[in-house]
Amino acid sequence: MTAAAPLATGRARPVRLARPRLAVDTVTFAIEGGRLKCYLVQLKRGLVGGKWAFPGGLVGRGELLDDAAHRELAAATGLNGAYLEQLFTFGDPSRDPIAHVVSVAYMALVDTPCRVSACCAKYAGAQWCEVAALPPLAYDHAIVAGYALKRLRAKLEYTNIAVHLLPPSFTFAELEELYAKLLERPLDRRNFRRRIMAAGLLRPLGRMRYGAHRPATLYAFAQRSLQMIEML
Amino acid sequence: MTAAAPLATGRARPVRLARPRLAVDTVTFAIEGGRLKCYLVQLKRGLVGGKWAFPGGLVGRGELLDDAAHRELAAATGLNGAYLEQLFTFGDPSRDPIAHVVSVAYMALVDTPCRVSACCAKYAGAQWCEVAALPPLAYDHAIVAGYALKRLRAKLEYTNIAVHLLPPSFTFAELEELYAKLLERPLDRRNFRRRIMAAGLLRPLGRMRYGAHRPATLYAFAQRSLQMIEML
DNA sequence: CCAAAAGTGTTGGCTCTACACCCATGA
DNA sequence: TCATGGGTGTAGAGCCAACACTTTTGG
Repeated sequence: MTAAAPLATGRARPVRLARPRLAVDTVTFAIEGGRLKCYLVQLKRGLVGGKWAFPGGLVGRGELLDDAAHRELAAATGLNGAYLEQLFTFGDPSRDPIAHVVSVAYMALVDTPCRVSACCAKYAGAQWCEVAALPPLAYDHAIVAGYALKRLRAKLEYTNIAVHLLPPSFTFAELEELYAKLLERPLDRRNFRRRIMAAGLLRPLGRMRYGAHRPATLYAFAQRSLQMIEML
Repeated sequence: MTAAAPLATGRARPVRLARPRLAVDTVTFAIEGGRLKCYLVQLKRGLVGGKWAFPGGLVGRGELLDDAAHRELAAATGLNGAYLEQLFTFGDPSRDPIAHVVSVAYMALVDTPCRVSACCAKYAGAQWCEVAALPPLAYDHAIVAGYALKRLRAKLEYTNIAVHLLPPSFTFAELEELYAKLLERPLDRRNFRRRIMAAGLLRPLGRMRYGAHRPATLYAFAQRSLQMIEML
């Protein structure tokens, strides 16, 4: 979402010729059913009504950009305190068909896609959509999506960013599947485990996960804060 | 520079409570005398008058962000068509003591620091300043400078970005000195040459540079467009 | 002929990749 | 006991870092 809700200002000047407005838009990723999904909302009003887009909105007076992104994300999903990272600022005056709205794009990562509440009144609908099969998106959001995905992939390879996509405890196989899915290539199980462990990324919990077969030891990330590493 | 030139609008509303304004600021790097320098301007008006900062200004109505950055850079330096890259957007409402101005920071690279014309009437002065010894800067520009430097260093290691900091032809020693200075570590001459050549970064011109000692073969970059590589 | 910068190869250590079998459990 | 996913070690290849001497020119 990008355009202001009330597009007309008090003045008579056409919106197209007004000063650029400033918005944030947030691409939220989560793993669900072993697939990477992102959160889309359906727009209500204006030329873009009915189209799907990433949630977003204008930056408030005196508001921090990060705060605006958190606020819009919470409004659209009910999630508070998600991991957020600024991506890039998209400023083409024609990206929004109605007004000149410059958008600071953010990426959010979430480990519990199920927990999002139904969308707020601001939007006509909301859904988690597989990244590999996005519908046509409003504005320049297809480009934003590509940018976000690229950033996420890159950071997988040199940070512990996966901490934000996984629950507090997980098995090695789950971590490996996440990497393989996102990087779109198979990983050698033994080599992968060696590298991850050598990087000091994980801490084994004492516990096991029991399931249909041999139990798997559970791990947690050593730190939740951003950690730079060499691997893959 | 960030604040609008005329800070008071026609309306009575205090500027602090107005919608955020949008600006661009540009950190311009160049090598001069074997040292990395960046271009600073001295501000004229307002609370920040007399302080040094990176050139910048408000984004115009209907203007692309990249165009705004090019325009402000040209206004401050006379340079057209420099390499420009968006860095990050700084939006803390308190970054500008007067108004809420969100700034999209850019990095510019220039190979001919000498050719910049004297500063325009907008600024009280201008200078190339060694990056290692910047004066106190206005706004949050010290943070912006750090960000730009970090990006430049990182890109040296996996792209041909140095093409924009060197003249069309140069010797191997000059390239190596650039890398060593920016990365702040000594490089092994033989290993460095091997890697650069293996990456296909350079093309030997037929010519030589003659000087006080043994002549050096001149090189140019194989491409001027961005090239991703593995090295260092 | 001397000073100064340009240019050039090799080796040992280390890292990375490729690869296959046994284990533990629930059903 | 069987099906299924969990867990483990090694050897060969390729890569990278460390290292010093010869060449060419101008003065």
